[in-house]
Amino acid sequence: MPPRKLSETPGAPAKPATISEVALLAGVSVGTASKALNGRGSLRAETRQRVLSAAEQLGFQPNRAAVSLNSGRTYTVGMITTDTIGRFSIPLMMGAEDALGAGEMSVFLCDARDDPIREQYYLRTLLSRRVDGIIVTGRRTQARPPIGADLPIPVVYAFISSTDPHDCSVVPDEAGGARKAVEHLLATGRRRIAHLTGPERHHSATVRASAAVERLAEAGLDPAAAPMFGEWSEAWGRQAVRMLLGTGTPFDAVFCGSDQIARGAADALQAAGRRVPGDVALVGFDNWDVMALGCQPPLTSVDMELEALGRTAAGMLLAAINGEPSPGRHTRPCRLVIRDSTA
Amino acid sequence: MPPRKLSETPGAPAKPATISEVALLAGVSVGTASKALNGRGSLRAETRQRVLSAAEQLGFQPNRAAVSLNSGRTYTVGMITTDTIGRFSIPLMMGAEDALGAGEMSVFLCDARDDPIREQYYLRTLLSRRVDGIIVTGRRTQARPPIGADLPIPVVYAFISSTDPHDCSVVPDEAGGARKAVEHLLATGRRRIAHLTGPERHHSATVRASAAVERLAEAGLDPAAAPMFGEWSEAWGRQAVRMLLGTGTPFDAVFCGSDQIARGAADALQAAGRRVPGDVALVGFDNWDVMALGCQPPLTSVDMELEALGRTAAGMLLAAINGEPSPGRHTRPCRLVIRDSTA
DNA sequence: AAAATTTCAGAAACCGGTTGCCGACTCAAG
DNA sequence: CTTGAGTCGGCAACCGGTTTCTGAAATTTT
Repeated sequence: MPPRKLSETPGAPAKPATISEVALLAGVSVGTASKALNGRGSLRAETRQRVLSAAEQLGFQPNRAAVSLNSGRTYTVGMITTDTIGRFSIPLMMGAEDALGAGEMSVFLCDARDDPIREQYYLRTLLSRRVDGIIVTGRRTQARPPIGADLPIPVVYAFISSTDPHDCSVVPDEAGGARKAVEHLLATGRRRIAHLTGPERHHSATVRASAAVERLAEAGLDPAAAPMFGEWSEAWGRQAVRMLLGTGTPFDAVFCGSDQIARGAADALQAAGRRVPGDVALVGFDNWDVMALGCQPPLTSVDMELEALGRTAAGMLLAAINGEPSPGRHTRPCRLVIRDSTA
Repeated sequence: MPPRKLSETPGAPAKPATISEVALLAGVSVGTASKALNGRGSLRAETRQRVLSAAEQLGFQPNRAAVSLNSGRTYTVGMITTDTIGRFSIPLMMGAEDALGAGEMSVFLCDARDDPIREQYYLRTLLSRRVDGIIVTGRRTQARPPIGADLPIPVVYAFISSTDPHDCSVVPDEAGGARKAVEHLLATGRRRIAHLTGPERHHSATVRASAAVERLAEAGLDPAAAPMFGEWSEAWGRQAVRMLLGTGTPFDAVFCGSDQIARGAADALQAAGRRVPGDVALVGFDNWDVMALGCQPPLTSVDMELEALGRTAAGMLLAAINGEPSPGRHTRPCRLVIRDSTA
């Protein structure tokens, strides 16, 4: 059997070394060891080196609890998803985690699952743990009441936003994204454009629909049909296209409020003998790779750049922690990704 | 303007109260306050109550750094995804987070992004933060080298597993899942069953394929064709079905290694005029709602019950933290979800 | 009424680090 | 040889709690 590393008593893993053990090994006092390890104070080079190699030898890692106790900072932030962690939260969280990790911050993950009680529970937990800041995210872009009043630490809302205009929120410019989609369809010669989207009670659905209609009006056009509100599902995309075909309304493009709807639309169009993009051009929203690339043909779609959004939000949180808050609502542009469905 | 809560100086948010402030307000010593708040020691009921209401009044939350400094426990665990957080990690993480949150544990989120250096960086960070345990997850079920040797805290591998058989790993019984899929097809009268799956270098692909072939052999049958390895994509599902049809091999069922492949297969079958499930029954793997439900017809699929897997892993970690480790590899059954594609 | 016992709260050590301050020592200048 | 300046390292307080120990006051026993 090969010799164990790091632990003198096999089977019982080494417990972390403390600074006093390092000091003892180096033959100095605890305070001196601390100075040596942090480059503070004035020490002889030889002494400093002795401490450093003692620390190395013991695999010393300072106990963060002790450090934060006297610095008052924990180098930790909390990330609360108000609703379930899902497709939208992931890129957001990854972006945020990426930006924070680079700043040597650790991230507490809290999944409130649409439950206000869990949300408050997590908030209390995070405050008790003295996190340096909190990022609040959610599945919908709709504004929500602030997570707490007069919190002792900065809070940034990402994707979702706060109803308090003084809170810092970072949101995608959905209206701008919808306008880009319509502009692209216009630029490729389409004139009879329909819009299928999710439930009318969803903020995203109405914002995108209004922006699309508005952009058409600026071009002197009416939509091919009134925006059709339904669900964020393929089934609704299929159904809506069948309804549209049933009315006999002529249309040469469909802008959909989500990639799932667009994919359902593509299937229904092809089943009805309409070719995409020959007869009808198709644009989705979200640029969800699985849907947009799995679709036949691959789907032109609006990307909200959620990972960049998360990174931005994290950056603003870090700035706020360092005393430079960015209050207010910040919008980030969407990007149109062009693929074969409009080529 | 409504009065501010919690902070006497508007604009400058209250900073958290300490136990000495509570003690001062209650007119007792710090030690007594501590006992009152934790139900220790013997105090007069009136004294205890006085402290409790002082704490209430100040919104006191004990500083966790201070608590963990003398308990030696942080009530925190780290969750490292060795590769990018994705579709598989999410339910795992949610299950784990759920089980840990109930035990009042907080979770550090670490996304190593397929980078061994980041992985070791996160490991050091977690050890420095003195987490009570670590959960390691990944996108693939393939075994991987232990994340560290002789760590001072318990580690549980979830979904992914460790090559060291003494490490605690919790994995789905993919072979069993594949057998269930084949059994279901046999039970519904299918005899010429083909198998399409992902890359041969993927552990999951080969395990599922071998199990399927084995189960067929037990029924005295050969597969309709040799298992076809490709990619985990719809495009491959379509292509493979076209290849299968091209050879003229007769088949009345296709078991696919993923829902994406199955969905591509469904599209290609229908495009070729084969009806699902009339002519060909179809079974997927993963039970990914978006794919399985978006497919026409909805897809029968094998569910690895990842959320339950995450919960189990978290439970084992908690047990290990409390001194009752569960070394070794633990498999959890998969569940077959029957829908119209095999009805 | 004195002694023994019990009740209850405070003082102080401790967890593992950081940091300000002070004193010991070295060395060069007077 | 004395003195002043400059190096360098230790002492001790502190961060915010927990816990042990101790002793004063209140109560019971004799």
